[in-house]
Amino acid sequence: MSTQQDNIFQQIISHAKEYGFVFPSSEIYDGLSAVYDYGPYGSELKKNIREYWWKSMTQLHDNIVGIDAAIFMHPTTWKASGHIDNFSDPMIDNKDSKKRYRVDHLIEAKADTLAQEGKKEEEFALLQKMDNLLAAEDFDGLKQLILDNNITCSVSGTANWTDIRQFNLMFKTEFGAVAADNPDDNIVYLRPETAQGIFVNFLNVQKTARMKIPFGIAQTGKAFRNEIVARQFIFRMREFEQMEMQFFVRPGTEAEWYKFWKEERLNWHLSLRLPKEKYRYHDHIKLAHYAKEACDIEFEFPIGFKEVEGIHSRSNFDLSQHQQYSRKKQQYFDNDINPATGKPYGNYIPYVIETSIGLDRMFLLILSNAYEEEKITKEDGSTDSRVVLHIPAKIAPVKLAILPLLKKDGLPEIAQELLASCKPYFKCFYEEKDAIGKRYRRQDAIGTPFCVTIDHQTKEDNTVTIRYRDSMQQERIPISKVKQLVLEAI
RNA sequence: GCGGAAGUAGCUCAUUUGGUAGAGCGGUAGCCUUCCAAGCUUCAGGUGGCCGGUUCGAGCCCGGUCUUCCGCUCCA
Repeated sequence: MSTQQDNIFQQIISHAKEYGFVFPSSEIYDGLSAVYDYGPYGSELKKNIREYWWKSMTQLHDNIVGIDAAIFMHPTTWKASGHIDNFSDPMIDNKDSKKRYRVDHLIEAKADTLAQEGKKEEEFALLQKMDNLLAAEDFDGLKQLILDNNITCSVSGTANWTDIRQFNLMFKTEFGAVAADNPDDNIVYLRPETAQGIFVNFLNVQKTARMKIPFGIAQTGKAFRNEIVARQFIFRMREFEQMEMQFFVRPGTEAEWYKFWKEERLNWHLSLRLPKEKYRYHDHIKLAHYAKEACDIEFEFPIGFKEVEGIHSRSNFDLSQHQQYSRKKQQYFDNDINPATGKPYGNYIPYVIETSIGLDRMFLLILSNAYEEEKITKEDGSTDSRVVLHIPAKIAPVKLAILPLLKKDGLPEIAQELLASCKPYFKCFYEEKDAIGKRYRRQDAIGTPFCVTIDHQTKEDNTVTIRYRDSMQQERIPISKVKQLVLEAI
């Protein structure tokens, strides 16, 4: 990352705070690490992105319905999903190189070395010991295992290790007002992903909405991860919002649906007229425990290419796990005729294709892509600059600014009339203070795509000046056409 | 969490070896103004991140602490 790109990212963060998009959480108490609040314009923009996604999923696809599941879920959910076992990694630091390792990765690397040296038995014994110690959560024993096997840091080459510490990425809290005899009995977790709320409701949704495979369930909502370190502004937060869709398909068709959603989701991004050259796919080679195929949609942020969205082929892992842990059948009866047998496909646990996008990341994507410090050459040849957010009109926080040129001669009254006729349909902003140029710049800074100005000519022929954010061009149109023009753009 | 850097008004920064904090921009209220940050006036806003130490005296020196940024790690 270059210093210049670094600066741009800093400027975007400053701009976001100064113009009421994003504030650090609890800022008067020095903030809370990796937690942020959305301000007046930020909450509008975030809501608009969420609605744009929701509409594209549940309204434009006939076979996708939405749900809104609770953040709290039965603790066994996380046992079944694998989060309790796989979401807490013991870590160890080398004091000399300051490099941090996952303990299992470190020991496995040593085992690989032993295998290459032909010491198969030692390799096996080492892994066996590690598994036992991990299962027992015996961190002292694991550290001793590392020391006994003379495992060193690849950077410093020393065995100067810290103690092993557990980082559980799920937030815990207590459920119910009365303390239980066994404290473990009333522990609940804040969900680390929204997907499980969809899986456990699979049959409820399928039956009540009378869905036939293939179909999808969409959901937006908060998720929580106690990250070891969370930084880079709203890119990695401890509390964040996901927009997820789980698409249930007949086993054997998952590859084609994976391909379909991979393309479909990129097209969604491009439908906001975001630059195609800043997007790329990143196919996963090393897969998560549940995944069959997986890729990320990455976007080139000022801090480099980063993941915005993931598309995963999850097989029937999640539903099978829930069937096993809940002892409730998670099957679907497929009445369609299988041409190979001439009979219905029958009962099966569906396969799942997941699309999962971070709303906060999408917000940051929009902001990074929109932000521009533009140099302007004026008519008299002098130069000027403006900060403008080229936010797509469909999701801009404010759609239209209504500005009387002067705050007298009846101009504000006409402007108020226009405001009253537009504000039931979209978000407007009214201002009569300061010079017109200054008001335009303020609207540029929050990304308002249209400004209209009411002047004396309006009183004569009912026309107004409309000024476009991106081109700064302006033209006269009848005041009666303003609402329609904005509605067509959003 | 570990290592590096930084913290003075909303923002950008001053305060030249320690002597009780200032400017520009922005904001606010008003005057004036017929289209891209114009001008004049008014007002608001800081116990110098916080705590402690040295000193007659600390924004400045020392220690601790908190927060932010960068790297390691993880992921949406």
